[in-house]
Amino acid sequence: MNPDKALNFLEEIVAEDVKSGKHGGRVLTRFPPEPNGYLHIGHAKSICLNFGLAKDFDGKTNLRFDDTNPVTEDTEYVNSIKEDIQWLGFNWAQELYTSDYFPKLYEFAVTLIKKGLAYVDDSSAEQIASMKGTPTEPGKNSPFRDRSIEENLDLFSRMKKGEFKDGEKVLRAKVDMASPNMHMRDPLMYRIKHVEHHRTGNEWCIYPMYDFAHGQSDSIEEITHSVCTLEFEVHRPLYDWFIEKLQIFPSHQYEFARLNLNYTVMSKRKLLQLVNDKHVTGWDDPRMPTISALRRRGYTPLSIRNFCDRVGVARRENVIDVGLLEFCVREDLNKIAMRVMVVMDPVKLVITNYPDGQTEILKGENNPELEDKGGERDLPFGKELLIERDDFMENPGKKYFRLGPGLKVRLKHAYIIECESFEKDAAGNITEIRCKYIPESKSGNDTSGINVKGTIHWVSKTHAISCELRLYDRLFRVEDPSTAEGDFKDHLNPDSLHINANAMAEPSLKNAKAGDKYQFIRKGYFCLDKESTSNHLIFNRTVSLKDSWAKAGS
RNA sequence: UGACCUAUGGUGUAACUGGCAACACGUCUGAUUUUGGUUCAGAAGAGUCUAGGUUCGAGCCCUAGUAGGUCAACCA
Repeated sequence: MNPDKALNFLEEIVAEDVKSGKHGGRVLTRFPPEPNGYLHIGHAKSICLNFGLAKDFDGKTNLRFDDTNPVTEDTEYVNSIKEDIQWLGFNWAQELYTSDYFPKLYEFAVTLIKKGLAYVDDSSAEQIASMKGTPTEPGKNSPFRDRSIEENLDLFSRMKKGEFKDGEKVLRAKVDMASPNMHMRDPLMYRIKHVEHHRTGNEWCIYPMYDFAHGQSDSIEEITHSVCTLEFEVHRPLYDWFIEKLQIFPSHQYEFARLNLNYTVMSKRKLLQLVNDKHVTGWDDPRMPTISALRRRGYTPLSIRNFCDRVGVARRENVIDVGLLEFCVREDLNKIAMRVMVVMDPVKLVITNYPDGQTEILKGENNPELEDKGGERDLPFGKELLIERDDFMENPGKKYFRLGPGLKVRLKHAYIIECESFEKDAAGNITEIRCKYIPESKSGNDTSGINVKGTIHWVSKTHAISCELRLYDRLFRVEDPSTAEGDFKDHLNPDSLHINANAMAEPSLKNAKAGDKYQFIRKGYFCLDKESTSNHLIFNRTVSLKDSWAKAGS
C-alpha cells in the first residue's frame, strides 16, 4: 500500500481493527457473487476493494458463490466469474459455495425454531405481502405466528422432505412486524422450490433466502469484514440479529457506494436483457461494461485496477465519467503497446521520382516509450503507397500540418515528400496524390536540412494487408439510460459499432495473435479480436488516441 | 406520512480528526516531439446544500430545514 495515499473509510476501519487486535488482528474478506450473470466493471470495484483490503493488511479473501436461488444460477456463470477474477490479477484463498452450507443453515434454522424465533407460515405470497404493511404503516402478525415449537419443527422437516408444493409454506423469523425497518418484519428464511440446483442437484427442495444465508456464511467462514454495497445497509440490523440469536461468529457488514458509469447500464438484469434481445452479440460484446467485454476490447487488468483505485471508495452515490476509464487504458497501453501503421481510409499516393518496381526495407522502432524502443521491425517502401484520406486537403488552412498541393510532410520512418499534383474522379473524390520524395531526408540519416511540421503514416500498396476494424462508440446516447424517459433500450446508440472493412495494414501485422495489443500510429489502440483468422484480420478499437486537432474542430 | 444513509470545483476522491480546501480526470495556455500521441511547464475553476448555534477559530461538532438515495421480490 502506498503510505502517502489517504486511506478510504474502509481501510481506516480495518487499520483500526488490526491495530486494536480485533479478531487477533486477522483480516478475512470475501467476494460473494451470485452466479447468475457475468461480472461487470462495478464488480471490479468490489473485487479490487475486497482483495485489496486483504492484501494491504496481510489477510486473505474467499471467493464465495452466493448460490441460493437455483432458478437463475448456472455453472457457465461460475466459470466466467472465476476467469474474470483471475484475469484481473487476484487469487482467492478458498473457493466456496453457499450451497455447501445448506446442511449447516438448516441446523441454524432448527435452532431458531427451538428458541421460538422462527415459524412456518402457510400464508400465500400475496397474503404475506399485504400483512407486511408499508414503510409508513406497521404490518400485522400472521395467524400462523404462534404455532407451537413442536408443530413448527414438524412442518419444517416436512418442507425439507418435499411434502409441500412450491409456495405452500415458508419459514419466517419471528422478529417484529411493527419495525420501521421492513426487513425486520418477520423476514422469510426459507422457501420451497422444487428446482434442480447447479451443485446440489435435487437434494434440496427448500432454499434459504439471502438474509438467512449471506450473514451466516460469513460467520461460518469467520469473515472479519463483510463488505457490500449501500442497498444492503437496511439489511444490517437483520444480519446482526441472526448472528446474535444464533450466537455465532460476529462478522460485521460494511457498506460502500457502488460504481456507476455514464453512458451505460450496470444492472445484471438489464445487461442480460441486452444479450437476450440481441442488442449485443453476447456478454463479451466489446461494447458491454462486463469484464469479459473489456478484456476482449483490449483493456488490460492493470488499467482496470488503476481505474478502481482512482474512483475511490465512499458512501455517496456517484457517477464516474467513462473518460476516466479511457484515460486509464491509454495510460497503460501507451507504455506497452507496439506501434504499427494502419491506414483506415486509404487513398493512393505515387512517388514520381522513385524507381518503378523498387522495394526498399526501412526500419521502424516499435515503441518509443520503452528503454530499447521495443526493437525494430521491417517496413517495405515503394513507389506506390497508401495514406489516410484525411491527411490530404485540396485547400488546406494555415494550421493544417499535413499534405496539400505544394506542401511537404514526413512519412513516418521514411522520407519527406512534397505534393506535386493530384487527381479526382467525377464525383470530386481524390483518387491519386502525386509527390516527389527527397532522398537525403531518409529517417535516421536526414541530411536534407528540411523541417516539416507534420508526420503522417502510410503503408506500401503492394505489401499492405487488408483488415477489418471494429470501431466502438458508447452503447447509449444518454448519460443515464436507467433514469431517462421510456425504456432504457430506447436510448441505445444506433452507431455504437462501426465496421470498417477497407483498412490496410503494414505487413508485420500478419503474425498478430488474438488479444495482441497495438497502437495504430495517430489513430488509436487496437487489439486482434478472437474472431480474426489468418486471412481475415479483425481488430477491435480499444480506444482512440487523444486528438487535440479534431477537438479544435477543423 | 415512516426509518435509515448521503451532501466539498464539471466529475470523482482528500483535508493529519476543529486551524482560512488538496489530488486525479476533464478544460484552457505554452514548450518539446519523425504519432496534432507521449512528456514537460503553467492557468482557470469550489469557499464546502441552506439557516441558525457551539468555539478565539467549523468543510469537520450540535439543531432545524432542503435536496438526493435506499427500504414494502417466496431475487441477491
